[in-house]
Amino acid sequence: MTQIPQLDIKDLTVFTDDTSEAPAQAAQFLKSLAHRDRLKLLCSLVENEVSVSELEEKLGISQSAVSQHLLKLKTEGVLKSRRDGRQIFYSIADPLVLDIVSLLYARFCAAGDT
Amino acid sequence: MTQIPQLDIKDLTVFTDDTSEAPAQAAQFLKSLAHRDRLKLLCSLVENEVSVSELEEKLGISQSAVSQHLLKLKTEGVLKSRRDGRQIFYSIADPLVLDIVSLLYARFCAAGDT
DNA sequence: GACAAATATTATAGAAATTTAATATGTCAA
DNA sequence: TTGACATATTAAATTTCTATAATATTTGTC
Repeated sequence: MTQIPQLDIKDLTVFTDDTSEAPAQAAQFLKSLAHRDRLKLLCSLVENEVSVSELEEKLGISQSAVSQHLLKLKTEGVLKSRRDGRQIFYSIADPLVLDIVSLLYARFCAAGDT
Repeated sequence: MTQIPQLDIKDLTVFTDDTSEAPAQAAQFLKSLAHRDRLKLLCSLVENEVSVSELEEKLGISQSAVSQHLLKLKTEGVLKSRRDGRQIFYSIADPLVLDIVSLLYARFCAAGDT
């Protein structure tokens, strides 16, 4: 079981402090995840690395779109890539997204989808 | 300690299933959080309910902007509101956001902000 | 080297989100 | 009921995001 770190409420002042860049950084991180197809891509990568063409076929998204979504996630540090011959394999670089995807799954799939 | 539900990897096919609306719903939920000022608002509400004018002053955001951000979060079910006289107090309606904010805090505030 | 496969990049048009300003609504107090 | 306060709504301008198409780059094979 992954544990969500206990939140000391007082610490949240860091988030409302005017000078901190944390809220903007956190927002940018969330934005990189906040797209239907990017969430699908991430879920396809939970188990293991997958090549771009496989993702393309699996999700039915155009080559260009997949490539651009993957770039955005990689730029944000969420994904990493590895070349093998002509193919490029993407995988999850930041375990934090697994926690978030897990929470989203519990809310949007597990519960009301029976 | 809040627990993140254990993720059965196989279940994620729900997320990549073409017909499921879960990825779009989850993306919309994330989008409602993915804004610097909305994250600040949420953090201001972690402890207890706060009135609109207090939020306005605390975060230095215009009245209209605060109101519109709050509306978006309320529409998404993240916040709820209660009127008391002329004032309207907002509070967190969905505990899921606490988990997410907690994860974001651990990443973007606690770690590299020393 | 020429060609095909896999992926990335660029350009751009369209859609959505954000900001700001102005106006409207609801509530209280005199 | 009038005026002031608190919040919401609307509208318009701007910015950001997305989708699509076209082109470019890299790699392997012949």
